[in-house]
Amino acid sequence: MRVDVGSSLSMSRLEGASVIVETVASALEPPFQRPRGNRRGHGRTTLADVARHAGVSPITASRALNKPLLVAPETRARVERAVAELRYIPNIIAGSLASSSPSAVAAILPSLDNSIFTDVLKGAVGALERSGYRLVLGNSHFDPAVEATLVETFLAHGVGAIMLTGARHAPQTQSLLTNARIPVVQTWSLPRRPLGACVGFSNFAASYAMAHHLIERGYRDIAFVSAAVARNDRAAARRRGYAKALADHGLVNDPSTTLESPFGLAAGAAALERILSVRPSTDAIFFANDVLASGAVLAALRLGLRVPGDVAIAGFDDIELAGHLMPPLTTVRIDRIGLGKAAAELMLEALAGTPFKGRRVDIGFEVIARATT
Amino acid sequence: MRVDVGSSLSMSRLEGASVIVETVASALEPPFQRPRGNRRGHGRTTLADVARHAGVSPITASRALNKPLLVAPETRARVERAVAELRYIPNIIAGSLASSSPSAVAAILPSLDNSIFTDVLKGAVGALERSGYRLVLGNSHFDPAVEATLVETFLAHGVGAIMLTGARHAPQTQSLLTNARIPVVQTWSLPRRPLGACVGFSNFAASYAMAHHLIERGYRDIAFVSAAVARNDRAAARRRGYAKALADHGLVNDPSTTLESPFGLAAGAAALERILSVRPSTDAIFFANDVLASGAVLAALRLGLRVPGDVAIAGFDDIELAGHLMPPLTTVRIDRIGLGKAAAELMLEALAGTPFKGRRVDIGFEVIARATT
DNA sequence: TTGTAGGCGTTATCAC
DNA sequence: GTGATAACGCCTACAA
Repeated sequence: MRVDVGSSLSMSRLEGASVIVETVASALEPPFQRPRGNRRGHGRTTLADVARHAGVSPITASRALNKPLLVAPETRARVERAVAELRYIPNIIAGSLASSSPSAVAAILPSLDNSIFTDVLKGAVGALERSGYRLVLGNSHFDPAVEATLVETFLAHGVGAIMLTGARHAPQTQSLLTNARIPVVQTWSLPRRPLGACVGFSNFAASYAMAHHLIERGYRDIAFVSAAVARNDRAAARRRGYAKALADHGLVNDPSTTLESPFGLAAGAAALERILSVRPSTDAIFFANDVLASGAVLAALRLGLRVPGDVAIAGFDDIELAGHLMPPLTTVRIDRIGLGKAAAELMLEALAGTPFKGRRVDIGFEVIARATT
Repeated sequence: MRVDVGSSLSMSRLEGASVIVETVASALEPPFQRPRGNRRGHGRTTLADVARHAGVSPITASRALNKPLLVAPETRARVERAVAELRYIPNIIAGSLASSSPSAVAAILPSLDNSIFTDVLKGAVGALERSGYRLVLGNSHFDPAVEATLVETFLAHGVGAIMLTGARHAPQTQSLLTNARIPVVQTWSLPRRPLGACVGFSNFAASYAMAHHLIERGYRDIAFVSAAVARNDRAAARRRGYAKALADHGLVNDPSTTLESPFGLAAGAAALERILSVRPSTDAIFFANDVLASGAVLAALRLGLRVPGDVAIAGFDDIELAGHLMPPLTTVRIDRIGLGKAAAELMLEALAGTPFKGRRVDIGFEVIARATT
């Protein structure tokens, strides 16, 4: 599927850039010295060191840093000076253990190949930036069993909240989370009874709207391509929305042109060719994600097909590329960064004590009619 | 710059998908019960509970889970049964504190907009998947000061190793890391004296090779576009490599066609138009990243420019889109997933005690000559 | 093979 | 406003 025209000239060897592993031998660390004669520990400066240096008790040093208002300004200044002089870095892990309050939250994404998920990640990372909570990342590879394992691992690591993708999860995942009693945010859809809260939109309605748009434009022989629905409840809902729109307008929904496809531009191209060979009368193809749709638009260009003259193409997500294709791609816009941001904010609010359970945030969607339909 | 042809029809209101926040009131958790009459804690099952349940001492339970070989099979079985019955999830944070051994590593990326960095992330996450270490993520937004803050935060959170992008860092970052004595891996370039180890390639040589390729193909009036070099040592090295190649072949390097550009397809399109208006005789443009180059190729299509007839275009990175453009983009291939994987593996090796400091892993590069040049 | 004692670095509790 | 004491949950060291 990949079109690599021309020769592929390796410069690695020419330019001395072949794989080299060299070790600068003498650069080993200086011998490790433990400040005190104790048995264990990093040898790292501790709060006790700071307290000693400042002539106060450890708890006062702790308060000076975490609850400055409870400490006399002079004392506080002494502690702050000691912190600076000793280059003290607090051990948040220890603090977290002592106060039994978490210091990180987790996000589990189904993939890092698709920019729609890294956009969500970006939104979440941004929202957490000044919160004091770190983000721990997991990739479930669209596998519920892997997701369950990740959830268990993250619980063991003491995360205070977890963000999941989609509404369908392994039973084990659900019982782990119920048992752990931590805030859970499901994203990308709006289950009626979320595990905790959820932020997303109606994949069914969005897909229905796009199918409706195609029908309105006069297309009657429509095909549908999505990811495998068995492992992806969003794709499943989009397929249902598409089917409902066709049924509502009395159009046939030919199973031979309702495809499941792997991910990628090449896969979109392949799906286009497959559909046009299986059913040449197809006048429009609705792809449930923009990467597939973009692959099809780019393939049409290579094949000399006119879009939408020979076949109309619609996508879903509104990735950056969509608006830059020729012709620009009709698609459904989803505010993915906003989704990630909202999900992270829900986690933060829950950690701050705001009532959380059952909240359902609908971020909506928007049909963007460009030139491929 | 964005080309949105056609109307933009919001379905949110039509389909009842407008923003809704509803709270399912009754779904609050059952009252929180603390197993024992103690003062603090989550109320979560602890190793002590498991030990009691199994009729052994806590340390035996600990060993049964972490060093099974040191425990009699029968005892181990009793502990395992207790773990299952109580749905015990270990507190790795506490274990980490007690053994003063880390349980997470950090990756700091300069951006989550560019897939080249999420590819690296994917490689790293993959390599860490079965390692027992979690990945904590930070986004520095190409800002050395933010990077320094993130490093400090991550050190406070007790990560065992840190992966950075590039070779240039704030002095504070360097002193923090030197002081912390934890493994650091720099990525995307090969500094002569890395902070710890590094995995990357010669940006200078790769860029030189691409410029050489353009010159070899007969182009003489070449322009160069990259990200702002002040905050990006890779872009700076690529610009130097380009300039050296031109100098070596006696070509003029016109400062008016050596541009710095923001990121994105739209920015690439703008750079193309800018260069052709500033210097219409330009016969080739070398973009230091594929997103800019792709934006230019797509813009050329819209503008009716022939590539490479009117202007040749070269990129850098070999993103997925590059090979699917029409014409397919000439670029420099970098194994980004391999880079992330190698970086993560270096961290793991260092954490396992393998000599680490000074190791420099060159992943090489490859000029992919496709049809835009 | 199993157990006892004590500590990892911090903070909650309660007293002064 | 400050401090002594104990606890967070687990593991290392040493002993039996």
